[in-house]
Amino acid sequence: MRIGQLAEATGTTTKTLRFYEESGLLPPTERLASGYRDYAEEAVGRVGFIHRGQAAGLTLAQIRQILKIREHGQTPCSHVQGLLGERLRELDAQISELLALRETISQLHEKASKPEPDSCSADQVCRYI
Amino acid sequence: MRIGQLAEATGTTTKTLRFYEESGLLPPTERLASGYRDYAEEAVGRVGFIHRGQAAGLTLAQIRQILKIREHGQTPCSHVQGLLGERLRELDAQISELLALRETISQLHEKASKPEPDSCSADQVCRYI
DNA sequence: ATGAACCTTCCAGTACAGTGGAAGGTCAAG
DNA sequence: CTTGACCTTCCACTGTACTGGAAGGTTCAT
Repeated sequence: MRIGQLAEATGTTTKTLRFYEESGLLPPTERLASGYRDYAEEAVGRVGFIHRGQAAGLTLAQIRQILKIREHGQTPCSHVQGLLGERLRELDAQISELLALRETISQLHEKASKPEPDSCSADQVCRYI
Repeated sequence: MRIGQLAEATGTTTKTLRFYEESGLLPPTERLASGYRDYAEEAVGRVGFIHRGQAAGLTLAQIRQILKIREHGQTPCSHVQGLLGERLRELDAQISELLALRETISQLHEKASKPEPDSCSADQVCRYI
């Protein structure tokens, strides 16, 4: 399987796959006599794992860690659980921040819906912000 | 007022203020004979506006737009209202995405709390992701 | 006069996850 | 034999909001 086919099979681009290899997410493959990369079927699963990890909000660095542990013959279960727990806490923090921000902006937006341009004093840029 | 004093008055750094000037957020000031920047009191308000805009989740590019409109002698009210409305929609979208992600991760995390390493088949990297 | 604290410019780098493009090699069809 | 689609490497750049550091000039107190 050449890189273009793997890209198509996994819904990504050849550029990205080479970038993943360079980043240590995909192991360097065999090469054909021509120098072309020649991927085994497994590569599809591996790229799929990377995408699922991203969909779970993990960074490529975290995904790389999991992959490394797995390559060392260990099962990365507890590590993955740790990462997921961490991600969960981050998400909760991020969500509350965004909810608070939403509140603030919603109020500003409401205020701005009753424009009184004359009350914009010259020394402020905008009375709504 | 020199740049260090403005930085202290606004709770930022001289580096950041020079960066703001270069980015078109702060107008180039008068210079003293020494070449030092010499800020008027207004600059404090201007930097404050930039910070409030950021706190409202606007990007520097959006803040720059508002500032430009104001500099052209117009009151940026309706523009600001538009930006805030846009920001509100983005926030809502972002929040629902994060809530959905939180759901997914929470389930994965739960699953991973009952580890069954043996059921990790060799062809997957991790049964939880 | 000398040292500290301040200022100047310019260049480069940070994190993140790629993307763009140039210059060239390979392969199959027509 | 050539055309087009594919592949290779390498280098540089994207966007966001700064941050770090070098090399040098200024101001003020001692």
